[in-house]
Amino acid sequence: MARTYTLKKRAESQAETRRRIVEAAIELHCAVGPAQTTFSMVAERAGVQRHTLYAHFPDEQSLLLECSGLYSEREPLPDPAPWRGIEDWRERLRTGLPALYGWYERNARLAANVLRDAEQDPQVREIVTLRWGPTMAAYRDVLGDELSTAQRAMLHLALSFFTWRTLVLESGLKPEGAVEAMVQAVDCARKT
Amino acid sequence: MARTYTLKKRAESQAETRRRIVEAAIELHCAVGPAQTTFSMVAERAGVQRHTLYAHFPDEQSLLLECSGLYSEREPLPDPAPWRGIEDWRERLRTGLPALYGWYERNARLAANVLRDAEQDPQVREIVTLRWGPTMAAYRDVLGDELSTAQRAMLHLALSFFTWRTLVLESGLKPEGAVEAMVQAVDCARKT
DNA sequence: ATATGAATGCACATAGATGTGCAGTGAAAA
DNA sequence: TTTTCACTGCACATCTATGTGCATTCATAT
Repeated sequence: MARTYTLKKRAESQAETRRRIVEAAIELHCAVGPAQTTFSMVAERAGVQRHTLYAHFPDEQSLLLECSGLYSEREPLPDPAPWRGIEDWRERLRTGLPALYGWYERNARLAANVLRDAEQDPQVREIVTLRWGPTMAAYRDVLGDELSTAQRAMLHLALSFFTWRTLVLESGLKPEGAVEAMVQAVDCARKT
Repeated sequence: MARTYTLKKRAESQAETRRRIVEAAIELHCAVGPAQTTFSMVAERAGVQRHTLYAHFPDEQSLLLECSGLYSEREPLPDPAPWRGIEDWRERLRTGLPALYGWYERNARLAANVLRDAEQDPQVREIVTLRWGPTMAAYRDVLGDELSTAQRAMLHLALSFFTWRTLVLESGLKPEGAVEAMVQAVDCARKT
């Protein structure tokens, strides 16, 4: 009676189902944001029974975690490590900011939804802290180590998604214009 | 049979009930934001039957409208009119920005909730457009008329709630520090 | 004294989401 | 060939919010 049974081909199709679920969830996160995304919606969009969803992801957090994992693998935040080699901090900023603003532009919808929902949903906030926190801290570290306190505050502002959105989407600056504006702003920031 | 009946004292108590409802709604908007605020919650907090609520406000929009009306009467955005008399635009900015940032500080919770919800709820967005739009436009007008395009973009950024929040709550600048930083940023902004 | 109507208290039907139960189905593993 | 199990399809109970119905209460207007 007790017979061994190890998944081989079936493991693949199982992984495929799991991937379809995660993809569907990511699409919904882009469309309406994680907070508005229900298990029912994900199941329907993935073409899967709700049962199947619960089987793969016992709770929302595990699904969120896997979505954010796949997404940051596919569309990673710019790596600040190579910027360390740049001597002049202005030059460093003129390299780093366009990279970050480019990411914001490519991922504007998702970023807006996720940051919005993080404000009231602890689960989403946890994901943001986990996935974006360290990289953002690294940006501040690499780009701000020679700066004064006032300049660091301005750098923090320059790195914010909302700043990019305000300058580019609302004021209509080109990405390069936004970068140059914020480099100047950091440069000009003096002691209070 | 057909007898006239005009409300006198009863009109007052009716207005009082209506006011209690609006106050309850405003409290909830501060606590969790308009999007999360349900009619059921408002009725419970106001100590009123849901029926009564529907009697006063047939739909969410009418309640939102009255809440925002009362609130902006009680805690109005700073009036930009007197700033027009100030010759030097730097001086003007050093007068206007602290006033706006003070308002942001006093109303941080509500502003955060409302701006967040406006991003996905058209009803809330409409209220924001109605109540804040004109005043924000006036700010840009009064404070930005002598500025270059790049400087106007930086001014727009300076006027944003998110900018205040980033500089003061996240970077820990004092309000005056945030003002000075953004005045300098506008001052330094050059042509792109 | 009597009629009015703002507000109550309880009820109902609807709708969407949730979590779980259970008997299939069918392809893959033994 | 037979067993295993991922997934299906339908079901159920629960919960919360919504919008509405209706009889009742009671201070107020007539």
